[in-house]
Amino acid sequence: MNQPDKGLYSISKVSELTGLTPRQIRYYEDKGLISPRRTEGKQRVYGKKEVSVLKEINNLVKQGMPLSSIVELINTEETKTSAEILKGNTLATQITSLYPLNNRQEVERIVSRLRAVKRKKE
DNA sequence: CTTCTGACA
DNA sequence: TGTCAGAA
Repeated sequence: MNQPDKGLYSISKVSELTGLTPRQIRYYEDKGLISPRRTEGKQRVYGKKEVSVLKEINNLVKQGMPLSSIVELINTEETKTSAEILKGNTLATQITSLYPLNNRQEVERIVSRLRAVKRKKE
């Protein structure tokens, strides 16, 4: 069981906080969606940012977006430069290509938040 | 006891 | 994704 360090959580804690299983959390990490710090014992240590990102990812998954698409969106967000933006690769465009109809707006909103948290991170 | 990595009945 | 094994 872990304790007091505010803002820091063990994988089990993050699991109950996000509703995701430890298995999913580690898997998403492999996909590059999050990068938690480690203790010297290789134990994963999650911060507020990681928890926020995982929650947003969970929202996307709940809406039926395939994890592969989420990964593409996130990785694109991180790598996107002014050059790409000039090419017209807006968030809406990216989402539309991956997620055509219905919840596009909702998805766009969530991904925006995801981007915000991600940037603040680093 | 909890978490980690790797693997697959 | 779940789950089990073996180690830390």
